[in-house]
Amino acid sequence: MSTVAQSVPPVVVPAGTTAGTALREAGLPGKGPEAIVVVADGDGALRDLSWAPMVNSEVRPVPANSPEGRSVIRHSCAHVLAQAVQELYPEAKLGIGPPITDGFYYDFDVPRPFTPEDLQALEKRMKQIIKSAQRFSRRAVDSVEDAKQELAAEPYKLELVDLKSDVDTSEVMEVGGGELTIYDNLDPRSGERVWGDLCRGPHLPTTKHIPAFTLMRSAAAYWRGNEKNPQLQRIYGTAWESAEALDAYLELLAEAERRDHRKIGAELDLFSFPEEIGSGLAVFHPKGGIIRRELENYSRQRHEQAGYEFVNSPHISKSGLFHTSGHLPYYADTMFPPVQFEGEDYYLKAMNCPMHHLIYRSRGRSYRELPLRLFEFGTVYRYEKSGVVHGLTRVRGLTMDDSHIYCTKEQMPGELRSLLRFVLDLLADYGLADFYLELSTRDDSPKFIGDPQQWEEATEALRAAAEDSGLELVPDPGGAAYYGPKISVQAKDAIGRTWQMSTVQVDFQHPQRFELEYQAADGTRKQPVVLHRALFGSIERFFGVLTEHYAGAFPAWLAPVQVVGIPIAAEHAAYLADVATALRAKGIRVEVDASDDRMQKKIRNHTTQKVPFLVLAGGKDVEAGAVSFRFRDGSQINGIPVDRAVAEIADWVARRENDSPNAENFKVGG
RNA sequence: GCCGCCUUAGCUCAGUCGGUCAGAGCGACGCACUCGUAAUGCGUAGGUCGGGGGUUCGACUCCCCCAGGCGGCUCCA
Repeated sequence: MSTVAQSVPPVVVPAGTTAGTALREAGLPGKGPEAIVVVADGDGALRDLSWAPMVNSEVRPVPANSPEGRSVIRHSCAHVLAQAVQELYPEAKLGIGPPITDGFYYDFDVPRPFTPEDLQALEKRMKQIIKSAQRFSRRAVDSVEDAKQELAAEPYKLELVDLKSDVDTSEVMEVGGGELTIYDNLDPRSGERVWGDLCRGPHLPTTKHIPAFTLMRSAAAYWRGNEKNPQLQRIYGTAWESAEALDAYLELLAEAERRDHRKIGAELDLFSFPEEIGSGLAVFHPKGGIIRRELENYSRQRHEQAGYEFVNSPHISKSGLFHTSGHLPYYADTMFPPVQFEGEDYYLKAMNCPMHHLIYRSRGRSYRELPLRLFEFGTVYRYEKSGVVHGLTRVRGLTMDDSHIYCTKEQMPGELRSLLRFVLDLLADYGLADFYLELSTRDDSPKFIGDPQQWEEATEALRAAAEDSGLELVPDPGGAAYYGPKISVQAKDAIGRTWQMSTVQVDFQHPQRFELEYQAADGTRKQPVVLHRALFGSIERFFGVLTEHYAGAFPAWLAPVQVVGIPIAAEHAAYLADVATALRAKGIRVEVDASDDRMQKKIRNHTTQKVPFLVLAGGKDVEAGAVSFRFRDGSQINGIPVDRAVAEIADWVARRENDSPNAENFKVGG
């Protein structure tokens, strides 16, 4: 990623002068990555450089290499794409074309979907348009009627004009801001109008101000995001303030592809999705099984220390349970269809909470037992639509590290605070330590049930806990579960991508629905609050995220094979076998490679398998009672006495060191 | 679920216009080699070309259906 520009000092645009002129006079750059592409007026609204205020106005110049600047570049680039599409495919009707994170798209109604060859041709045409330096020229349309007349050939734009009053979001760039405007693309020499689009802007001064772009892919997308609407063909692209910034972005994508857990999972023999079992249903191979077991074991240990009690529940139950919980009416379409026997519908469980509530309810509870923390690695099945299943991150069978905490209303704020702390600490132990939080609340959608007062109370308790953590808190209105608000923990991985990890939810609904109670100190019966909490979310997903975070080079404590002994010649294998025995006695997963391969080949094999410690021994080592280390990064430490090597490896693993060991950080020399 | 694309050996991939094109590298196996920090050499075996139907004298190749995958859309308790 390229650097974001320093903020540029404000500039005063004299009345009747264009912003562009004022900037030029102030000596601000008009080209290059720091070129000023638009300005923000006193209200923060972005304006074209051709904007000329009625009165002297102080504006904030927006450079190309700022988030706002990039959005403008991308938005303008989307226009160029649309122009190219309509030139090459005149029958194409325009949808919308906004900038998005890291790029832009434009939707088109075309008789035939775009092919990769089409994209190439479009890119070529776009380059010509950009080179020709067409001017983006803003023009206000006097009335809705005029707009409709002008846009008569564009049915989707007409729809937007009609929707103008109630569509005014950043996603719909076409309309908004109280007036309708059209941006015309003008030929720089003749001034002739070459193309135009309904758009509220702002835009770059000319197409030539698009320094670097590329088209990425095409795909179908529903008009206005509704699956009942027709599908349009969407073309995705990206555009940046410089060729370097574009290259850096493409390199990031390439790195993400190299880290793809689906690819690494096959290469390292961790898991697979046998077609015979069905889509979205994973099997973990022995090596993946080890990683999974280590992940789970450490979590179990920490939960035990934190006062959780372990429970187990079945994978299937009668339908009544999910009616009681309220899940069935809401999520029937993502539950597997029921199996019928003995006159009953049985459903595969899609969530663990109802089972845990029954455990709570199995006998009377006293306030002295609260908070009661039930924990289970509970496997659930969800009928994800065929088009959404994706590696380990979106599956149909998954194991949640699910817990439900039953506490009094008074205990809730404190419990939420310690819960969040616990979650963040534990994630950090797995090597994810860069977080922000998201607070998902209700909006006025009818899907949210329950007393608004209770929602308010729960939301505030969550907010307080979140603020207490000191982390950034991002609001997510309307993102709550139907039964209560939640905090989700977003973790940044090694290459800066964010993943939703843990969630903590407050639930006043289930205690009512399941008639949960406890006997209070004053002898009355009261209703507990339920906190739902998953840390990994799903173990499969967490596994996938960790695989990508570490690019398959798992920390030694998680690595399926922690040490491989490599003899310099076959005669040294027995010596290494003894070293391996000593390591194994310390609980280390170790193998000796006694195959016929050459030593160099063995190093290559086990390095590509991401084994953290390669322990070599040849004549010199045997003589000295020593071994030599080679690490994943190619660094080495030679001649370490065997007992010392064994102790240091065991210690490294026991410490759960998340860094990859190398000659620098593996201090055996002392 | 919707749209587009894809599926050839365990893996990664060639395969022209429907007719000696069932092919390579890696891996596996065998033999030789015994080597000081990322690929030793030689040889052998492996495929109903995802499955099913159709068109054709003839289908890996064209058409239809299904399954699985990829990229999006929608969805994600």
